[in-house]
Amino acid sequence: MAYWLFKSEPDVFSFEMLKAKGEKGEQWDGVRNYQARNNMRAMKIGDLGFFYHSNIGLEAVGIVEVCAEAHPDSTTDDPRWECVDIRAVRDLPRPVSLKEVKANPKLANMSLVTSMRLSVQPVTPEEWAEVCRMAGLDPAP
DNA sequence: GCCAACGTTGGC
DNA sequence: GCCAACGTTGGC
Repeated sequence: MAYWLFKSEPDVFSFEMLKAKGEKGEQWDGVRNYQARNNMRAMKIGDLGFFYHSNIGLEAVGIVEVCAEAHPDSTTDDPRWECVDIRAVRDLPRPVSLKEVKANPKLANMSLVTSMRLSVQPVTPEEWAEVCRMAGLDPAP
């Protein structure tokens, strides 16, 4: 079981919109970055991730689950790009802001801090537990 | 809206 | 294979 973080601008695709898709979820398409794609290729069904709102909000707002492994991205004919499907699992009881993450020494090496522009990021089990704790989820799922 | 960071592209 | 130019992202 691995942990991840998905970034999205909420006025383009928000956690609310993902929740509206229900159990089936939605393909995480549109990624045009090799590192982000490689992260998605490494995902397994049942892996969990945070849903982070960039630009507006600047906070992790929910937890998602991978419900389909990497497959061709239907929004392009370019065979290089693949994506997974994710579905909403639950809201965080308390959103965790970028500011809080940056202020927490335990999270200093988190990709959200060190690789700000990467849109699909790995999260270590330690970071996962810490962010869950900050979100009011204890124990971490 | 600005600008820094950074990935990608293309000429050589 | 290098590197300058360019485009995009995302915090502020």
